[in-house]
Amino acid sequence: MDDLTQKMAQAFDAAPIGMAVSHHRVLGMCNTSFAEMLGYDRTDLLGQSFRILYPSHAEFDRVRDIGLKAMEEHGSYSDERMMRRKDGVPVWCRFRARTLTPDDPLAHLVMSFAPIRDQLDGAQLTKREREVLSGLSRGLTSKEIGRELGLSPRTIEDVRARLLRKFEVKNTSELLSRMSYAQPRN
Amino acid sequence: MDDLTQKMAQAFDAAPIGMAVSHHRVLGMCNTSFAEMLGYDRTDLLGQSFRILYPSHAEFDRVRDIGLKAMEEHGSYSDERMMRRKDGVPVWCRFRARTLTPDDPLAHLVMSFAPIRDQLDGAQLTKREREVLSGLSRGLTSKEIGRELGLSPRTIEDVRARLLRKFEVKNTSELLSRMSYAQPRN
DNA sequence: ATCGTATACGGTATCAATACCGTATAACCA
DNA sequence: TGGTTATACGGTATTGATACCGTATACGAT
Repeated sequence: MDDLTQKMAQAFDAAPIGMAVSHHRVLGMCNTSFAEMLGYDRTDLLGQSFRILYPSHAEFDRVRDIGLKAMEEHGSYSDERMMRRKDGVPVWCRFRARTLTPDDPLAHLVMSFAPIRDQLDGAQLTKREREVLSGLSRGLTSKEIGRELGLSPRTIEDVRARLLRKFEVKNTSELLSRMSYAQPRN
Repeated sequence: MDDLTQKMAQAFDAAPIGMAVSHHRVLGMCNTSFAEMLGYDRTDLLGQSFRILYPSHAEFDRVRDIGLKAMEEHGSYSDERMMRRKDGVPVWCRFRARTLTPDDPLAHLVMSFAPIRDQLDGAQLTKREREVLSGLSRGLTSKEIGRELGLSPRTIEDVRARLLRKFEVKNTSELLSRMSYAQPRN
């Protein structure tokens, strides 16, 4: 057994970020982080269609084509997307892909998945929390966010305190550095 | 040669994100993305100290300890940090690390590096600005950053004010949200 | 040589953030 | 039906952030 190959395989498996390889949207290989992120045992995932990892069939269809052109041109593609954990909880991820077969990008894909929001014990963000986070990322104060949402500044402070507790951070700066953010959906 | 091992090694090398393995801060293995991100050939990097990948010796020393406690407790650590390309250009990265040796975290580390933005809107950061930004992303106050760097809190406030001016943001929260890779620009 | 900038530090003034105290309603879940 | 959580709002108290005022040194560019 080649020593370098073994080192690389070990690094793949122990990587601090979720990684997977697919062939025509079927999972050929993944690492421990990937399986853990989605709440599966790796053995349950190998050979499965990626369909089960997306929130819906529509979403699964939608994401198929969106990176194809970029991968044909540059060999790689990146976006943010919602994945679905085994227990149904959605996970918002930074998704990166590189194809080893640019003529038919989906034939052999290597992907990485970095959860953007920590999935702290199923702590998802509520609509309010997302709205407040949106204001914070735009540099608004509690008073300004309150005006924007038609609420008392005190309520905004409650939501902020809840966010700091949920993510176990000391202040808003650390919160925003730990968390990227997408526009609120409701 | 084990087929699974070979698959994982290939996935490691072709990964769309920079990955590296270190032993006591010496690079033992890295993938193609990592070498490309930093402007090196992989053969030039293997066996080298990570020192050359940081902007300065002080920065190299500084980042050594900041994740140790987290890795002893949880086995992993993540932050945002500045790396230095071969040509000297700084690269702001999302850094993630997992240790395989929690008792001595630096003994065997697997890391991933995702460039957040290659050029920060043309504004390059000074050494001080990077140091202060590092503290802010860890939720430290000006007083705490001053203690860490052996400076007056007033000086830290000057640096902060300069950062806010440079990036045309209203406050630290907006600053850190702009530094995040997923932040939509307008 | 002067200009601009980064660094470093002092002061004051004001507003924001955070942490507490409290109450109250509504939703959901076991 | 009680327990938990999210929501919403009021108060106070303390700390932090930000914006000004000032001085000073260092360094590189024009």
